[in-house]
Amino acid sequence: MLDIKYIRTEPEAVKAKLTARLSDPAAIDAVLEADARWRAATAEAEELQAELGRGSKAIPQLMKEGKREEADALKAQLRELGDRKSALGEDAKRLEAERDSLLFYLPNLPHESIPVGGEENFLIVKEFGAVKTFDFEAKAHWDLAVDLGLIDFTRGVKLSGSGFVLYKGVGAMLERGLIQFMLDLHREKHGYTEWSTPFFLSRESVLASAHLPKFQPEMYHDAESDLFALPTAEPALVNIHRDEILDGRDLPLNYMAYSPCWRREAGAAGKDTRGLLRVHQFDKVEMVKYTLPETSYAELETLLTDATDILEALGLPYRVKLLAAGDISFAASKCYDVEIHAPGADMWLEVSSCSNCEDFQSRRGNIRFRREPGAKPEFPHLLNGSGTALPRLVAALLETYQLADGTVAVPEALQPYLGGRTVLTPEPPPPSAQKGRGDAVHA
RNA sequence: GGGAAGGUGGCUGAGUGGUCGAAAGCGGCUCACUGCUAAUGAGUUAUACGGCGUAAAGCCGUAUCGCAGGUUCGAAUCCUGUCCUUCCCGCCA
Repeated sequence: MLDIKYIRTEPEAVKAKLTARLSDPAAIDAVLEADARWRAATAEAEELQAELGRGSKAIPQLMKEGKREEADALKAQLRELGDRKSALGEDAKRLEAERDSLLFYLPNLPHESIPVGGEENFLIVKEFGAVKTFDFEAKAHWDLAVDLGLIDFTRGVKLSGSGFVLYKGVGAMLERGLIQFMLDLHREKHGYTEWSTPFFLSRESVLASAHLPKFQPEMYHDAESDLFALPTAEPALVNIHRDEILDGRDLPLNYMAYSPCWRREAGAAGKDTRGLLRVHQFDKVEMVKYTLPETSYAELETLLTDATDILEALGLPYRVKLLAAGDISFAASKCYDVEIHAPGADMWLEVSSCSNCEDFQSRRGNIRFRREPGAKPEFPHLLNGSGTALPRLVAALLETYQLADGTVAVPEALQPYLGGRTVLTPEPPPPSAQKGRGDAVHA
């Protein structure tokens, strides 16, 4: 949520920044209009309330002096005043709600260091490693994973429909091992505190993290309990300190959590959705930082290297994109995407997105800090980054480390997490489906 | 799921219709005192929004006793709904 005071004092600057991220600046005029009317109504209602309060206090005095009639007259007068105040108060409340709902749909303002305009204006700010080439015909991960018996795509679809993946045997172990590997690295090398959070969040929580209202269609939602399945662990980590005032001397807070992530990916089908490229449920390790406002951009750089350290430890080539203003997520001011190369499918795959949301989420979630006891509360800056998402990592890993004989080498850093395996060889197939057997039974 | 009790300031906890933003204690902060630590005394101690004003401060108003409504001239206090917590019973990994 943007600061209404800033919008009031610098409306043109706000409009310019919204324009830079391809958002309609006309919304600002609507907000200001509702705000001005809200302020007028509120001021008047509060004045009446003050008058009412003074009148009310006079009544017990009159009663004490035995001036019953005067008291009754005053009551009647106050009742009328009260009615007027109520009407004004209703207006004010309605106008405030109107202003706030407009405000809730306004995205964060882009930082001055990022390119303006649409998606195509991104900048590649870093490249690591050389794209892998082979002297044999490399396979894509959707073939490798099936040939090695790591993933059963067909049965995954049977269980839950397209976009749901069933891992088997060493495939499942690889998934779990990677999670463990990443958590260990972030804890030991980068000093993150691990949380294990609920996988379903209340409406209030997803509003604070700014996933609602804009991304409602993307989230899985249980209507019966009004709970939202995590689209990422970010909203869980961001809500830990909702409605709290932190001690500024504890900042920055570096938090991480593993969680499954559920996304509808509405309408997704066809291109770029094969294999593990885009699925409805995937695993991810997420990092969130709560920082002082003045250090948040330095912390963003750290967050980025915390994410890419995973890729370097696994020996995977990657590139870092600085996203253009029109392409950053709703809550972000600046965002880096990290992409790894999948040499079998020959594609760049996004595995991490590291964003500085500044005070956008802390304002919404009323998360504050004091620099020292007694100091005025301020909003910390909140940053989030994937560290990293699993399926595309698995895809790139299999494709990158595949060997001519169809097996896949295991990078050294990962070997302890795979029971010491140095190479992935074909798993024994699952019990084969007996064609027609089901029909016979049911006949 | 059934029953009971309860949600008050950073914490504990009093307050059952009027001057209560709220007693008291603890903690925090400031000052004084003691050669340090400790102890003692005095003072102070929320947040948000709006208005005036400013370099900053400050002053005024309003709101906030889980949340949302209602009754009343007036609500922490009464009524309704709701959420949460604790205990007992049931169920359950």
